[in-house]
Formats: sequence, structure tokens, C-alpha cells
Amino acid sequence: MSNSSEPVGAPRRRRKEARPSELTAAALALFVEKGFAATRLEDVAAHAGVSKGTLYLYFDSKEALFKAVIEEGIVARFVAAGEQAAAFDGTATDLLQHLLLAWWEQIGSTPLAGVAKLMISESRNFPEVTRYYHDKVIVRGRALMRSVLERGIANGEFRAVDIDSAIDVIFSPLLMLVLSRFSLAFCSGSDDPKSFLKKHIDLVLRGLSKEEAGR
Amino acid sequence: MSNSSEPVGAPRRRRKEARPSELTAAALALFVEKGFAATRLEDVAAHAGVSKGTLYLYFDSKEALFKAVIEEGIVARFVAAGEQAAAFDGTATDLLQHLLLAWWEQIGSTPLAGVAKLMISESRNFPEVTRYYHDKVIVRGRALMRSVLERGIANGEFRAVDIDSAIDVIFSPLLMLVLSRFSLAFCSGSDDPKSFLKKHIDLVLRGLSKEEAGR
Amino acid sequence: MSNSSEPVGAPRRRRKEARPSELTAAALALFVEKGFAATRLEDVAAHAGVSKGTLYLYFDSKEALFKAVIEEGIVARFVAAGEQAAAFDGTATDLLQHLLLAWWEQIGSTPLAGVAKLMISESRNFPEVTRYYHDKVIVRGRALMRSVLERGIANGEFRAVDIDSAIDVIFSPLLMLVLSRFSLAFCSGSDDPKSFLKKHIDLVLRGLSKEEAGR
Amino acid sequence: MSNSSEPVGAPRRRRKEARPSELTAAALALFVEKGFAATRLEDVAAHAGVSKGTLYLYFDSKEALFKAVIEEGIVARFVAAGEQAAAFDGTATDLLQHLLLAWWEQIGSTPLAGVAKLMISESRNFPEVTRYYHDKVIVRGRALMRSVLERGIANGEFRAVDIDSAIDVIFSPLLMLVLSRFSLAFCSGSDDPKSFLKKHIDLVLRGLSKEEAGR
DNA sequence: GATGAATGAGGATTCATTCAT
DNA sequence: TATGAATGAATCCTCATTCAT
Repeated sequence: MSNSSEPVGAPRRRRKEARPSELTAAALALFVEKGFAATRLEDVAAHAGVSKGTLYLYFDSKEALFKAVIEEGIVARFVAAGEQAAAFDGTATDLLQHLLLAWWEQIGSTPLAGVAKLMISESRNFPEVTRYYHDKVIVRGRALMRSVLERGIANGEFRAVDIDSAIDVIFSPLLMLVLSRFSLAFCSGSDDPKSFLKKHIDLVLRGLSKEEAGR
Repeated sequence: MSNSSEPVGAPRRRRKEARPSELTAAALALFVEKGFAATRLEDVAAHAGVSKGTLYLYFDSKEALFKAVIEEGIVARFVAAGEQAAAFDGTATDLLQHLLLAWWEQIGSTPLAGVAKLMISESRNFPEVTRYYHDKVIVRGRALMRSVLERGIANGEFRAVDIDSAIDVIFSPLLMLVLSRFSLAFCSGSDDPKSFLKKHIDLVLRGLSKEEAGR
Repeated sequence: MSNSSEPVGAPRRRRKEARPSELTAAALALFVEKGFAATRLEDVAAHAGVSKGTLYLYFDSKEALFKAVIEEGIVARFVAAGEQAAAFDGTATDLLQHLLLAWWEQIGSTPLAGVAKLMISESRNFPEVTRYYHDKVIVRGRALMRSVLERGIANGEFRAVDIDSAIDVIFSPLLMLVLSRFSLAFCSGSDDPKSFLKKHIDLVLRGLSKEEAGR
Repeated sequence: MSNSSEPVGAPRRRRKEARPSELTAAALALFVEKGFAATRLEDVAAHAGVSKGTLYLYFDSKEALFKAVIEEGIVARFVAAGEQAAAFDGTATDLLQHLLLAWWEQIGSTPLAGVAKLMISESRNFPEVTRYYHDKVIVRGRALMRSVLERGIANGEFRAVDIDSAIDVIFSPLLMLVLSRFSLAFCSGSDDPKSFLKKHIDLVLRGLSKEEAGR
């Protein structure tokens, strides 16, 4: 789980720059696995190869660590996705396909997808972080998808569907995939997530497509 | 945490009949709100209007209470739903519509829907309960829906769709609704769940329908 | 140190009424001995013959325990002293003598005298408690002594001395006695506190007396 | 806490000459303010403008720092006072007055007075340091005052009072002043310590004086 | 059955101390 | 010499669980 690109016997000292993300990565894994309350900081520390006290050099409290876990990487990644979409030259169809696949590559298939499950589990315990996540991830994610759909509708690629419903339909299987990975398998896609995703994309695009409406 | 020495479905050792469902109801509310680990039994007892010690007259441990919360009402309700479906006289279309609305009335809109969120949050901590939930709820629910779809396809109401994909498409918005109620609002349906649900039923039925394929 | 008026093998349960003062007594002894920060609550509990957790049934935190230690008995005792003084029939000379001896019997020679040393040590760490102690003990104590001196001056027993200075002179050896008992022996009275106190009373009364001023 | 393996007065093992008194000064301020146990070495270091580790270049442990704080300046200053007294030419009256004022100027009004409050608070935790302080400060201080009183009695300036009692009477208000500065104000002298002190000196000298016994 | 006082193992947090740089 | 990142023992506090009443 810990991607150790460093030599095994390397000294553990003097890591001040790299430490926080090592710690949040370890914390994410355990928070997703056990939940916030059931995760012991000692285990987080052990997971990251440091001692208990070291955590407190970087985070004031368990709760601060939780916040950092959520913030870590989320914003940056969404900014990147937004820029990609804005600069995209191809069709809306291609863009939609690209975005969902990119989400899978960069988030859905990585430990970062655990953030979604973590937020589902802990949202009630951290209202402030929940608002942050809602504003930075959900609202932005929906806005990004909205712009794609609007572009597609405007240039005649897509039918004039109800956009919010379409976003729901597009996003809900992604959530199902995440939950399959970190929780229960509600859906049938847990065996082969990638093909499940491609089938989903296919379905969505066919449903949106203006051509061959009769299928 | 999940050292479960006895099988979930095994007969409880004592006082099964007397076990007040007020206790499991209170526990469900708090487990869903705060998570299993972060819920204090003292709060559960207070919520149910009894003393801390009384809980132990009915449940051997916090974990046993958790299991009881999951079992409570779930099995009975699914049995009822299965019987209803088996005895249903009308069209598959009507049955599908009926089942989803019944789910909303009897589960989705009630505190019982919290069980789903609870299972999502705690599945990793209670593998055995998760298996139980998977077998009793997910597998049965999918089987029930499968029989409806197969019946509809057989009698020519529905197109010959891929059934597992159809079940995913049908169930995922239900999950979204639950998460909207007890966690984050990922979807746009949190404002008016019932109309969201009806719109969803409408969409599904139209998508399944053999007639007016060209829409 | 623990005045055990109960049978040794007596069950430790069901003591809810008596517990708090047992706990504050144990806490006082240790706080005075080691200071607030250096005292472990586990030791306090052991001193009182209970477990660590029991402390938290009666006091919310270590700091709450500290406050309770200071409040415990202080107010009641000062009220009693004030009433005694108000109802006193004899001369101011007798009353002054009586008050100082009563202080010694009821406070100075008992563990309660430790409260003064504790306040000296911890005043800076607990400004709020310090204000309370100042208002309830120091101000009231000085007011009580002031009334005695004023009475003595009014009826011609005492010379018209500067009252605040007289109070300082009267009280400072009491403080020295306390410090001798619980801290350093700055004064020569640590060997025989009672005779030290009597010599002091004698000195004070002779200094205040209007008669035989030339001595 | 007070496991002191080496005698206090023993020669420090290293760097005695280089040991910056800024460190002991900072430590004194914080020890007096918060107490020994509640003072963090990190704060001491920050107060002195050095890093935490630097403290350990000069002091082997927190306890060693405590000892150094007590030793620092105390001995030297008392030696000086003793020499001044021995070489003093004037009357005992003048000498007594001079000594008390000198104490105020060089100790009582400076941060060094905090040492007394610190010893009061921590004496029980550091028996060995307490003995050192007792021998070096209290015993010497009383001896110095004793010699002054004896000189005054011998040459007819003072009445033949009980010397130990007189020393108590002379020193106790000094203690009150210190406690007023660093702890609670038990006495009335906290507003204007210097005039309080002068009034005290006046009182003492008048009480000792052989002349005008009738006042 | 019901209560709630008591327990003590467990975990978050602090901070004196070390040591590589 | 000086630093400050790292450590882990120590301690406050919580809470599941027990049991005398």
C-alpha cells in the first residue's frame, strides 16, 4: 500500500517536506478502512513508518489530520480537470468520455477514491469539512459536467435533456464503483470496474446522442 | 473490532421476544448519525429512555446491538416484498412501479433507510454482518428485481435489455437518495425526493418499454 | 492520612454521597505535596481507594477537581467563624485570641491549611479560582479581623493603630506556620507550632494593648 | 521526580563558565509563573531565544536546570551581603535598615525574588535542593540578621528581645511582599511595596529601640 | 427486570530527551 | 555550538462492560 520509492534502509529523519502527504496517505487508507473514530493514530503513524508523536509535528489533532486528508490533492486535481476541459478541442462526446476515463485513472482507481467513501461515512461528524467537500468537489464536479452537456447540446451533439437529471445518471454509477471498492458491492460492476465504466459511458452517450434515436 | 464468534443468523441466546425495538431504533439513529465507533451506548440508552445497564439485558455487547440493528425489520420487510411480488397480478410495469414506491414508503423515507448508509460506513469493520446484509438484502433485492424484469421481457412489456445493467440503473438512484438523506447530497434529488423518484421511475420505464422506441 | 472510620473490608460501592469529599481530601493532600501539574489523577484515585474512572463520575476534569478542592469546606468554615465572631460576648482581646486559636484548631493544624499553600503555588495558573479564593477567604478574613480590631479600639481595649498594618502583622505569622508545615521552614516556629502561635498572640495583644504601653 | 544522584553543590561537569544566565533567567521566570512541572522546556528555550536542544548543551535535564536556577546568583549575592555586613561601620540600626533596603533593591524587587516563591512551591518535590536553599539562604539569612541584632543589643541600641522571634517578625513581611508579587496578595502592601517596606522597617526599629519605650 | 456506581483497558495528546546534521 | 525533527513514555480522559442493589 505504501509506495516506497525510497531505499528500504534509508534513514527516517529529515523528511519534513515529504512527511505530510505520507501521513495523509496513511491516514486516508485507515480512515476509509475503519472509519475516523475507529482508527488509532498509532496505527496511522506505524503505517507511515513514523512514531506516534511525529504526527503531531504536522497536524494539531486527529481532526486536523482528517481535514488535511480531505483537502490533500482534491483541490489540485479538480483544478487540473477543469483546465483540461476548458482547453479541450474535440467534441463534447469525446470530452465526456475523456473526463470519465480520466476520473477513473486519476481518482476512481486510486486510493483517492476513498475520500468519497470517507465523506459519506463521516459527513455528519464534520459539517464544516462536509461543506468544504461539497463546495469544492460536488458543486465543481457537477458544474464541469454541466458545461460539457451544455456544450454538447448547443452544438447539436446531444439531445436537449434535463441537465441535472443527466448529471445524476452520469455520476451515480461512479459512486457505485467507489462504494464497491471500499464498501459494499451494490452493483454488478465490482468484478471488472473498467468494463463496467465503459459500458456505462457507452450507455450514457447513446442515451444523449441525437442520432439514431431509435437505437 | 469484528471478532464475531457466533454467526449472525444464529438464534439469539435470550429474550429474543422481549427485546424492545425501541433500543434498536435508538441505536440505528445514532449509529447512522455518528457511526458505530463514535456512538456511545450511554447515548443510545438515553435516546431510548432507559439506563445504560438495561441495554445489556437485551444485547450482549455493542457489536451484538449492531447486528440486531441490521437484522431488525430488514428480513421481515424483504420477505413481505417478495411475497407481494410473487402474488402480484398486474403487469410487470405496474409491479416495478409498485415495488419502487413501496420501497420508498416503507424503507426509503423511514429511518430504516439509514441501515444502508450504516452498512456503507461500517462494512469493513463487520465482514460477517456485511455478508449477511449482502445475502439478505442486496442479493435478494436484485433477485426480486431480476424476476420482475424477466417477467416483463417474457411477456413482451420490456425490451430484452441486459438485466444486470438495468438493475444497476434502477437501484443506483435509490442509493443516491439514501445518501442524500443521511450523508452528502451528491445528486440533485435531495430537495424533493418523491418527485425525484417518480421522475426516475418514469425514465426507467420509458427506457425499458418496447413501445415507442423512437421516443 | 486517610481517616478511615469505616470497617476495612467494607464494600467500596454505593458511596455516592460521601465520595466527593473523600476525593477532594485525597486530591488536596497530593496537590499540596506535589503541585497540581505533578499530581497524577491515578494517584489521587488510589489515595481515595477508588479507580481512575471514578474520579470522572464526580469531577469533569482535573481542573474541576482543583476548583472543588479549593471550594470544599472553605466557605462553610468561614461562615462559621464569622457567626462566632458576631455572636461573641467577651472582650475584643478574648475574641482575637479565640479566633487565632480556633483557626489553628480547625484549619491551621489540619490538612485544610494546605489550601493556602496550594493557592500560593497555583494562583497564577488559575486566575479565576484565585479571585474566588481572594474574595471568599482573604477579603473575608481581613474583614473579620478588621471588625475585631475596630471593636477593640472603639471600646478602649486597643490603641488606635493602623488597622491594615495590624492585620498584616497578625496574619503573616499564620502564613509562616502554614508554609512551615507544607513547604520550607522560613521561621523558627516549625518545631512547636502551638507555642509559636501563643507567643505570637501574646506579642500581638501586648502590642495592641492600651495599658502598660511602656512595658 | 526528585531522583537526584549528585549533590547540588557538586561541581557541574561541563561548561560551567559558558552557561548562559539567559537560560536560567528565562527558566526562573517561567518556573515561578507556572511551576516546575507545568513549564515546558520549549517555552524556556523560546523565552531565551534559543532552540530546545540548546538547553541540553548546558543542562543535563530539566531538574538540573531547576537546580541551576536556584543556585544562580543566590550564593553570590548572599556572600556579598555578608561581607557588607561584616565591614559595616555604622550603628546596628543603620545596618538593619540598610540590609532590608538592599534586599529589596537587589532581590525583593527583582525577578530573583521569584526564587523564594519557587522554593515554596517546589520544596517537596526537590528535597535536596530544598536543603541546599535552606542552608545557603535561610540559615545564612537568619544568621546575618542574628549578628545584627546581637550587635545592636550588645552596644545598647536594641532591647534584649528574643532574637529568633525578632527575626521571624522581621522576615515574615518580606515573604509577604514576595508572595504578593508572584502569588496572592495576602497583605495590604501589594500596591506600594516600597512604602510598605519602609513602614515595616520603621515599626521594627521602634519595637527594638531601647529609647522612648513609652512611644 | 432495571438501575447507575464502579471499573480499567484503550487511545489522544504532551513533552522531556536524543541525535543526525 | 546550535538546531529541530523524531521519539515514546507518561498522563488525561473516555466508555464498554460489570454487578450489587
